[in-house]
Amino acid sequence: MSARSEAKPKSAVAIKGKRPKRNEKGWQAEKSAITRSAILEATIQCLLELGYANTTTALIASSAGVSRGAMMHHFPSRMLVMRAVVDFLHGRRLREYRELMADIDEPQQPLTHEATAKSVEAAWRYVNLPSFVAYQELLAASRTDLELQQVIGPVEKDFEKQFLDTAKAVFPHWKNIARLEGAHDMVHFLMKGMALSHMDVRKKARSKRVMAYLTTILSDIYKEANLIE
Amino acid sequence: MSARSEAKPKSAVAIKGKRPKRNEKGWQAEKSAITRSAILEATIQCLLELGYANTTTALIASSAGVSRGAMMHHFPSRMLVMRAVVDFLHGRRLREYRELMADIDEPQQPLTHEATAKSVEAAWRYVNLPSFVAYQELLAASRTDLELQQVIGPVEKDFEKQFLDTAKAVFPHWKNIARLEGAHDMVHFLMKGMALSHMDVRKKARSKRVMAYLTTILSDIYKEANLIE
DNA sequence: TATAATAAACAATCTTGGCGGTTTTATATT
DNA sequence: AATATAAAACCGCCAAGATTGTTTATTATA
Repeated sequence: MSARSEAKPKSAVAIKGKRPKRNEKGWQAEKSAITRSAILEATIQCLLELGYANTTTALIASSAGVSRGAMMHHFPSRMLVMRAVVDFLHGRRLREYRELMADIDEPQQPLTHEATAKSVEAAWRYVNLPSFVAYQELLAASRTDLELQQVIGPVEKDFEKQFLDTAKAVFPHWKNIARLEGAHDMVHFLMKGMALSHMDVRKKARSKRVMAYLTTILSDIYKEANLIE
Repeated sequence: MSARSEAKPKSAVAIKGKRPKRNEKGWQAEKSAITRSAILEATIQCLLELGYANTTTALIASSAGVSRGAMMHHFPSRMLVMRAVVDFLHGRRLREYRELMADIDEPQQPLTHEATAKSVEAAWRYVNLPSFVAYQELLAASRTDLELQQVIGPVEKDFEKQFLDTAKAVFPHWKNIARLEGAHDMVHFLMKGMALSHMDVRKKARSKRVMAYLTTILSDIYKEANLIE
């Protein structure tokens, strides 16, 4: 691809989705929001397919079906796009996690082994979502990118808090908060490590086995916590 | 830094280490090996401090105290450096892991809770080694870099095998191989996930707690495996 | 002298951010 | 309602800087 000739927009409408009717009062604002959203979604797609380093402004614009000029209008610099994507993913990840956990939300009933197993499966699905992978790409890049670190740091902190709060809400049975936190750490460290180990052999069997072990220990921790009280 | 003016070597001798005496038989070959080694070490350093994307050939050469010309003589392309680093780290990581596990190598004695705990601590130290972090940088980049993927894929496969074999050698008590593999997966997925979660709050306490839980479940798996036989 | 190692300059490509100008939408005025 | 004006959104190009790999020249070694 030549450096001079700007990338041609390919799929503006397809990505932007339904357009609002013209000649309406707030069309401009809505159109602007649509473009903005298209850019964010395109950025996420690029992060997934190309990684942080290869996600250039030109590729984002092309993928979003927007000219580079338009893109620079909405986000004057590359880092500002990433900043917006971080916030965008922050919300989406929390929402998706809560949706996954909602299936097993039965705080009234006594805690069952089944419910615990379901929460583990939900966590596994969670780390395999595009939003998780894209965010992970940003997080990995932030290790050696001070600017990105400053952007993602506070977000990450807030996420962890809300992440844990969600678990607390789903499992109010766990009275011992310290042990719940420990169990929570176990789950998400394990799932994260498993997601980031691109297992090429017997992925399914291994992940199932690990999840079974994890479910067992969670039950044990819970039982032990209740005996103490 | 200008694009034209090549980066000036800064610390050749310091990084290269002791130079062999002149007028010796194989000085040239040795010198070449030293330069090569300096480049690999410098690359690892760059991966640690700057990440894969920002590890440019100019920075590697500068950090190694070598001119870019010299570097391109040894490694005609950037990817060839990375290729060499992958192999280099492959060996180093295995060696370091074995050293860490050597402290608890007591295959003659019956398996103790203490030995299990030590192996978990060794795994935790392992994922905090520079060699692990640098390798992880390459592995992460390989997700969206086909060429790197082809390089690192077979190496990764071989590493996992030898990694597991090492665990088997240290714990011959585990007769049930399937369960040992499961336990092994638990350990290294958990440690990996923990290492890649840049915990900013109560890192030490949380990691200790997780390691304690892990040790417990490992003992349980072991016990259960022995009951079955 | 022939070969290997190092150094320096160079060309080609990419990426970024900015700029001038155009079209579209919103608002004010009559 | 019609028109004028302001504001926002958008487009395409450019210049500066950076990175890579090549080539040419120099130095050291066998």
